[in-house]
Amino acid sequence: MLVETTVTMRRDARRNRERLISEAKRLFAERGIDAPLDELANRAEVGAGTLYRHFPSRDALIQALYDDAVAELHAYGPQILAAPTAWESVERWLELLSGWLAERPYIPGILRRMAQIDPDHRPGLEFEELLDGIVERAQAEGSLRPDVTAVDLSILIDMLGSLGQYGGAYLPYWRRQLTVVTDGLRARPDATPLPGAALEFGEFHDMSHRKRPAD
Amino acid sequence: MLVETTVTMRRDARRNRERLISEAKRLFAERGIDAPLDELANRAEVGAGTLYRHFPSRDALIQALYDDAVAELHAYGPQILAAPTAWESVERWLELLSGWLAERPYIPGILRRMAQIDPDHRPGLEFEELLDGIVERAQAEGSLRPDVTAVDLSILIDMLGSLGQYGGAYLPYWRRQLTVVTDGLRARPDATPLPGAALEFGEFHDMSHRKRPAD
DNA sequence: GGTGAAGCGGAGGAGACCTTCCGAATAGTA
DNA sequence: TACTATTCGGAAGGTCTCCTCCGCTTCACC
Repeated sequence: MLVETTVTMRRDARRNRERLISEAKRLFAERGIDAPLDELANRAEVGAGTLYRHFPSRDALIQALYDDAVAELHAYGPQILAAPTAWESVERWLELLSGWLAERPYIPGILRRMAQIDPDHRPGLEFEELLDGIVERAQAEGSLRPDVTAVDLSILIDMLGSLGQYGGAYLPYWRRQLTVVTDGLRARPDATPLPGAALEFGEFHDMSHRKRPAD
Repeated sequence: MLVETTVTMRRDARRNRERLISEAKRLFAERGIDAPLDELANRAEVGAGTLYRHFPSRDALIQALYDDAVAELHAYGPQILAAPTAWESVERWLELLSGWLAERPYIPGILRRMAQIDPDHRPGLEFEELLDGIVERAQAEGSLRPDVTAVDLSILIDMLGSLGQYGGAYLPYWRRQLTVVTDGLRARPDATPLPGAALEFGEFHDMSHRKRPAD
């Protein structure tokens, strides 16, 4: 729906919409997703009215950034699957996604807000099968430690992506932490068994998105 | 100075101050360090005037939370050093600190704000020597991979601590990621060499705290 | 218990931020 | 070029948060 309306838009409207989205990414990355929208209008060199016509509320803007992110992620699927071995698929998955996250520090805020707006929405549901498949194949191959799950890997990616908070200057170094994690994921006879229970995507989703009651 | 004044305070003042600090931790953990201070006053069952007498600005409150955190951290030093081997010191260090961080999701925000207030302040300067020593001993012992530095380990702790964002329900599972990281830190003949240059604490500090110019 | 100093609460002014509205400007079409 | 529908810009009113001020209360000491 968003794309359809975009196509039929007047040229100036489309230009302003794109400018607003790209400035919103920068602004939210710098100051968090609660940054003043007036500031966004200024940076995009657009009046407040224009901003509110394109995005009637902050949440509408956040939804647009979310859709944008999901579209970017979809492009990675083929690239990850095209690796010659399942282990290399795991490596690419970790590297591409955590790098992608680290370059977009506004993403965690977006996801948290989306979860508040609609706690039942299961983001990435379409990826879960793909990821479970990679893990299964890499473990069958004997390259990935057998006690790890796709959920564990997703959380590791999230952790690695959080390094984006240090600002762009750190990005060239984030691969060091990535390498430590990757080495820790290799199947080895002397690996420490992972403690606690393995989680399904659904369990993890409920755990992280349903707010615990104020105690 | 803070401690001295606390001692000579009237009983009601001390009680309110402590209540404000403990509610601030909970509020900031839930809503971020920009949460409305009126809300804090309500939760602490205190008037706005009382809040502002104890902490004349939001930054004064943040400074108090920072001091509180540093005091807590100091208590860990002896515990970490008391381990029978240097490798176990590394394990304890990772486990204690990343667990501590994960239980205190307001800490990253506090540190970021402190860095803005005073970009030249080098937090944890007093710990750097300790940490470098542990790394050196564990590497001499042959247990810790030789290409890792104390800065790399601190960043790994930060990553693991970021899992606190998922809320208290995830905490029992965070040890799975901790285990993967720990396994990745062991010295092994077939470990992937860490890419990029090793950083000193000072370099890392400058990189992460000096805001890059708006581009 | 009395007294003075220290601390408390909450009303309310100041300012930031959100959002709407409408006359002016612009894109697309004939 | 002229016309119309669409979009733009920014002024202005409403709301939320910050923070101060001052009359009242509580504590500590005598």
